[in-house]
Amino acid sequence: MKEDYVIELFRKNGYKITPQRQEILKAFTGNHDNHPLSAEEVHQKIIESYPNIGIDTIYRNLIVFLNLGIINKLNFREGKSRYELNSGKHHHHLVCLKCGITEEIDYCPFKTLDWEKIEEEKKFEIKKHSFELFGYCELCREKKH
Amino acid sequence: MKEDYVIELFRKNGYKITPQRQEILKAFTGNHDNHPLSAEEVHQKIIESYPNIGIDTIYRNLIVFLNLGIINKLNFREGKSRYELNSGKHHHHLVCLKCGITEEIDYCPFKTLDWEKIEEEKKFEIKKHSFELFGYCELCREKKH
DNA sequence: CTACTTGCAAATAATTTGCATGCGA
DNA sequence: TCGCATGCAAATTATTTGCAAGTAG
Repeated sequence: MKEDYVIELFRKNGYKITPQRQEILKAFTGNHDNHPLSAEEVHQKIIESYPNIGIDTIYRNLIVFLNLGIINKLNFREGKSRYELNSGKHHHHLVCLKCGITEEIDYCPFKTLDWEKIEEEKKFEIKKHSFELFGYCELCREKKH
Repeated sequence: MKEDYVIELFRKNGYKITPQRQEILKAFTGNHDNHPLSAEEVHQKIIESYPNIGIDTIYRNLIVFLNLGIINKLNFREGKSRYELNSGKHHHHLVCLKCGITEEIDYCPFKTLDWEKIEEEKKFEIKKHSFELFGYCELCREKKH
């Protein structure tokens, strides 16, 4: 998801290219390991270079970014949401129960075959799924007890 | 998970058997389809027969119940958590994106084989996982658009 | 010019905490 | 009796909304 492409997306959908939106985009594209960010973290990142942006602008634009498919919304049951750039390739996460660090895994356990079977049996139209693995990362494992 | 067994669990772990705890337990065991309940819903259920219980008592005891493994905590990204009686048999949920209704499915896509591979590759000790399918239930499907 | 955006402040909603009182073992 | 539990009230945290002023196109 390149920046130019996103700018184009904004244009096509009638959204204005405001400096705030560009900053938010940069917060994600500049986040090289694509570690999922909370709204608060996005805000903190931007404040360094653009001090006047409000947290509410972050929230409002995260919704816009979501609707355009620029980012994904994730929930690691911390009482808040996290967001990551939509890389296009489907993946899930490992989440450390102690330090909260997350790591992408390419592995996805859900197959179209299962999908169809469940849809038919349960009369339920499946649109998306989420799969998270919780445990202890290498570092926390040692000090777990 | 029978009530007597839970009472015994409380005893063994040094928790007192208060009427509030018994009410909370009943809220779950009496919830026959095991539809996951929010803290607020548990509170509402109990208030009918035990009007003086505080929502904070619910919250504090949900944590106790969780620690004892009596209930599971679920998150369907509604901005709040839900809880269900721990039936002992592992399962996941279908969640309707429109009306929010949930349905249990026995299906679990995650196999020990995958587990071990990921643990080794990522040096991550997996303790639990969650898997949710989001989509539209039969009723909402028709009026979706 | 003007509809879309923003910042501010205040509102909401879920959950947590401090504290004095209460009650189960 | 004694320490865990509870109810109340207030605090916290995440998120949302109303509104007047600002700005991109």
